[in-house]
Formats: sequence, structure tokens, C-alpha cells
Amino acid sequence: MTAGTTSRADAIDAVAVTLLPRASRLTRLLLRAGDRALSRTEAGLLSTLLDGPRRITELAETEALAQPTVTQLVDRLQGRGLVARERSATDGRVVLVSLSAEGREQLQVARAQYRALLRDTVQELSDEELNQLAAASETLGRLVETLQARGGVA
Amino acid sequence: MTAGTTSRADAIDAVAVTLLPRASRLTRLLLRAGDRALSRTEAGLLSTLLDGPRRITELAETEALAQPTVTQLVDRLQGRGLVARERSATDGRVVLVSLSAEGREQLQVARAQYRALLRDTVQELSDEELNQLAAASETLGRLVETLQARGGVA
DNA sequence: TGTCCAATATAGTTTCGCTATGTGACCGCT
DNA sequence: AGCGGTCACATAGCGAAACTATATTGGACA
Repeated sequence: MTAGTTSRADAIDAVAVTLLPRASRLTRLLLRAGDRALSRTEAGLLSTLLDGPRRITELAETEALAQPTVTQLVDRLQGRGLVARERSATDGRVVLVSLSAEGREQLQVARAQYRALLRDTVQELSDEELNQLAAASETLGRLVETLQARGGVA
Repeated sequence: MTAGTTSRADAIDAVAVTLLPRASRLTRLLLRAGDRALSRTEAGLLSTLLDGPRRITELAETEALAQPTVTQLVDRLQGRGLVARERSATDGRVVLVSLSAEGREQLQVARAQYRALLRDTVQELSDEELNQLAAASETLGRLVETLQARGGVA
């Protein structure tokens, strides 16, 4: 990459052209194998709930989903017993979604599946590459936060 | 990140749990803004064609798509005049897909849109973070290649 | 207490990708 | 030459995921 000499504009260009298509391909490649019980979106939502109950709109925001999408998602997860809906005592409009014991368990299972998948596929990467990958994920996380902090992309 | 002290297993775990959900969120966030003429998959395919004509199965492999998906994709793109189908002279079964002038142009436009989008959204990242992001994309690309070289995930 | 806003739910649609299968071209063998 | 098998692409049909628009219900306050 010859980092260091890379200008800011060049870096933006490179990312703009490559990042999303690569992420798409990676997702498709990884999702091909295996019948996971949880989709990445479901897993993401349950992960968020690990930190405690959340309202629907909150979830929509942090997961970068539209509100009706979250309602449906929660419907399905509730149907499977992975989350619970609870009306707020103080505000009758608000629904608090919380992780059930079963949901917590399933999340562990799903994560274990992802881990196993990566363990298998990542064998050929060097330690350095692997660490870069971890760093990459961190960076993506920061970028997501930055975008959300700006209140969407606008 | 305290890189260096990170064990291989820890790195795998971190990546397994965070990478795909983050990539999903990022995609959704970035795709919200704007009416792009080209989807990321379409843009990816056209980008590949920049290097010259490709057959359908080749495209399916490099884009990590199923063959019928590529056929449909090419249908649409051809309908919009962005690519051309051409029967191979030496092998009547083979279709060569090539980029049209219009397709090349549209790809430029789409890339410019992505660049503008990132330019706007990336303002708040430091130079270092931006370079990390570029490196992250590189790493993702290598991971994709590794996965493809293994002939899928299996 | 009527009006307006906020939080969630419902309806309907779109987009994207997949599996299974069909059709026609090439190749090896007899 | 002809037959069967395989390869490359196309067609058909399906399912998942997420969207927009809109309805519904609760709260807040003049």
C-alpha cells in the first residue's frame, strides 16, 4: 500500500471505489457456507441488546435500519422467543425490547458459528494480516459511529 | 487496539463477532443517501469489466455471485446499454461480456458519487484513521481473494 | 378536552440473490 | 457419422430483507 505517502484525496478515492464492493463480496462469500440460525442483522440486534433493553426507535438508529424494519425483526425474534417486548411503565407508547435467556444463548451459538467459520477460512492469513483485519473492523466501527453521529449521511 | 499483544484467537474472535454486522451497517448507512444509478453489485461488475471482457461464469466467480444471478445482472445492464454480450467465435457456448462506452461513463459517474459521499462523510476522520480505512479495504480485498482461492468457504 | 406530536404497527412493494432446471454447443468414443 | 456426457448460459420460481406510506394509539398541553 505504500502508506504514508498516500494523500488524503487518494485514500478517499481508493476507499470509495473498493470498500463497499469488497464488503459485499466478503459478506456473500462468508454467508454461503452454513445454515446459520441468525442472520447478521438479527445477530447485530441481539448483540446490541446485550447491553440492556432498548426501544424500537433506538434500535432502528443504532442498527441503521428503518423503524418498521425493526418492528418486523422484533416480531420474528419474539416469535422465536429470543427477545421480549415490554410496555414502558412511564410512557405507554414506548416498547422496550430485551434479550431473553434463550436469545442470549442463541447469540452465543451464532457467534461460535462465525468464529468457527473464520477460524477455518483465515488459516492462510499471516498474523500480521489477521491483526490488520481486526484493525480494519475497528476502523469500520468508528466510521459507522461517525456517520451516525452526523445524523445520517445527508 | 493494543496490537501486538493480541493473540491470534482473540483477533479471530473480534473479527468474527464484529466484522459482518459492521459491514452491513456501513453499507446501509452509505446507501441511504442518494439515488445512485448503479447498485454496488452492478458497480462491482462494471469495475471488473474495466480490465477487459469476461465470460459469465468468470464474473460469477470474481463477484462471488451465483451464475444465474450474473445472467440476470447482465440482462439488466445490457438493457440499459452499459454492457454488450458477444458470442465467442471459438466456443459457441461462451458469452463474452464487455463494457460499452456508455457503461464506462456511468461507472465514472457512480464512482464520483461514491467519492463525493465519502468526502462528505469522512471529514471528521483523522489522516491516520483514513489511512487505516484504506488499509482495511486492502485487507478485506486480500481476505476475499484468499476465500476465493480456497474455492469457496466449504 | 380537543389538538397535535411521538412511538409503534400494518400494508404493500421493491430489490437482490438463490436453487432447480432447461437448452444448446462441444468433445470423446465407437 | 452418431451417441452420450459435460460445459456454459438462460429461464422459472422463490424467499429474505429492507424500504415507503400510512394507520393507530398514547401523551402533552393549551
